[in-house]
Amino acid sequence: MQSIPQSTKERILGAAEVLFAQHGFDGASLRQLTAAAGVNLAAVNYHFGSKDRLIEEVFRRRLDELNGRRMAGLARIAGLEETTLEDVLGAFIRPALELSHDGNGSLFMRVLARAFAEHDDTLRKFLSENYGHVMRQFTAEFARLLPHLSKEELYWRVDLVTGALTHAMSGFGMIQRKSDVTERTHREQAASHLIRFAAAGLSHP
Amino acid sequence: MQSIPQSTKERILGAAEVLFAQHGFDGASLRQLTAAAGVNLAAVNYHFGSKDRLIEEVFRRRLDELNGRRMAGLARIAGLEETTLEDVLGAFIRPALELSHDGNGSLFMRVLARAFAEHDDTLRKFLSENYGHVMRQFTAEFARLLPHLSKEELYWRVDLVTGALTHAMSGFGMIQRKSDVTERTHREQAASHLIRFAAAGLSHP
DNA sequence: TAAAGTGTCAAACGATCGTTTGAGACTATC
DNA sequence: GATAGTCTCAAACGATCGTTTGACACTTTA
Repeated sequence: MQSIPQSTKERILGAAEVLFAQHGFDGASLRQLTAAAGVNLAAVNYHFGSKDRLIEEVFRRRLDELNGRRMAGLARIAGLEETTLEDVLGAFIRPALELSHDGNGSLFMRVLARAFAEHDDTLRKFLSENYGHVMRQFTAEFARLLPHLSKEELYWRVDLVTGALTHAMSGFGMIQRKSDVTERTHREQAASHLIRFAAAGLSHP
Repeated sequence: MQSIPQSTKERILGAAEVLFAQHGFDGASLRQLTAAAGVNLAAVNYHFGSKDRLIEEVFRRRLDELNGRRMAGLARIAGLEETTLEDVLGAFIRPALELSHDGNGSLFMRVLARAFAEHDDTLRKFLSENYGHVMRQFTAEFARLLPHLSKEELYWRVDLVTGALTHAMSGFGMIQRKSDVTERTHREQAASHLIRFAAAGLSHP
C-alpha cells in the first residue's frame, strides 16, 4: 500500500522492467507498456525521449545500486591478507541475490540475461563504459588470490563463472523455494551453492 | 565453391541461422532474410508455412545432429565401471564444439543462447519435448558418478554447468584463437577448459 | 492577472511487419 | 499436346510499431 502515488516516470520504469523481462526489448511495445503503467502512450517519449533511452534508464536504475554494493563489498576485503576466494565471490554474488528478492528486482536479472544474449553493440558499449571497471577490479582480486593461474587461464575461468551466474540468477533453472523455508534462508542457500560452485571452478589445479 | 546450387529451402535455413543469431527472432525480418538468401519474400510461407515453423526447423536441423552425437557418445561409456566424469562431460561438450567450428554452426550456438534467454513457452515446450531425454540421460549418468550428492545438490550443479557452457559456447567471451594455433588445437584447448571447469564445479566436496 | 512552463491526452504519421493472393513459368504425367 | 503439380514472383493486405503533433488543463513565475 503506497499512500503517495508513484510519478509517471516511476510507473513507466516499473512496467518496463516487468515487460522487458517477459517479452524482450523489441517484444514489449510502448502501447503494452504504457497501458500496464496506466499512463498515456506519448508519456514515454515525453519523459525519456525515445524507447532506447528508456531501456538505458531501466538498466541504470538497477545497475547503479547493484554495482555500488558490489564495489562497497569488495572495498572491505580487497588486498587483505586473510581474504578468501569465497569472500570475493560473495561480494560479487550476494548483492545480485539481494536484488533478486527485492520487489521486481528479480525480473531485472532476466532483463540483464537478455541483454547478454542480444549481443547488441550499443547496449554492450553502454554497459562496458559505465560498469566495466567493476569486472576489472574483481578480476584483479581473483588474480591476486589465484597466483598459480596464467592470465589466459584466469580469463577463461572468470568468463565461465560469469556465464553460470548470469544463467542461474536470471531464474532460468533456479530451484524453487519450498514453503517451509524462509526467503532469507533460501537466499543464503542459493548464495552458498553459487559461491562453492564458482570457487571450485576457479581454483581447481 | 558449390557446383550444385542449394535449394530454396536450404538457402532460407542458412540465411535464417545467420540473421537470427545476429538480430534475434523478432529482430530479423522475413524481408531481410529472403533478400540475404536471394529468394522471394513469399518463399518462406510457401516452404515452411510461417515464420514460427521456420524457427523450429532452424532448431531441428542442428539439434538432431548435435544431440544425436551426444547420445552416441554417451552410449559408448554410460554405465561402464571405468567411466570418469570427464568422459561424460566430454560426450556432452565436444559435439557442441565441433558444431561451433563447422561452417555456420558456430552461429547456431548463439541462436540457442538466445532461445534460453527468451523464456518463450512455445519454444521451451518444443525443446523439452524433442530433446528433454538427452539432458535426463546425462543427469542420470552424473548421478551415478557422483553418489555423494543429494538430488537437489546435483540439480543445482548441473544447472550451473549448463549456464557456463551455454554462455561460453555462444561465443560471448570465447577467447580468440591465436594465429599460430591450428583450429583443431584451439578446439581441444577450449574443450579441455570447459571440461575441467565443469568437473571441478560438479564434483567438489 | 497575464505569461511561461509542465504534463497529459486523443489522434494521426509514416514505416515496417508477417502473411496472402493470383498470375505466370516450368516440369512431369498421361 | 493438353493437364496437373511444383515453384517463383510482384503486389497488395491488414495490423502494429515508435514517434510526433497540437489542443487542453494545471501550476509556477512575474
